[in-house]
Amino acid sequence: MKSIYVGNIPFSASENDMRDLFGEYGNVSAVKLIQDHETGRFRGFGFVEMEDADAAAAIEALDGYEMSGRPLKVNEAKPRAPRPRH
DNA sequence: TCTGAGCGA
Repeated sequence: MKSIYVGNIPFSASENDMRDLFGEYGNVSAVKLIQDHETGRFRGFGFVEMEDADAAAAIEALDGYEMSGRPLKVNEAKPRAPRPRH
């Protein structure tokens, strides 16, 4: 499994739209659109989890893909920061 | 939410 960073996402897009889009290039395991923890507003980027080969194909195919007039930025994601103690 | 940085609890 590999995590994909997706940036420049139009505010009109939803997790379902992202799953459907990336799903054309492989099996999408999970989709997460990041929102501001204070205001709850969508921050314009998110992450998609796919199989390694599918992720590579999706990155190649969807990087620069124009979604609602905005070119998507798709790259392999860096590992998420560890969950802080609570 | 009505906004534009880009990597998550």
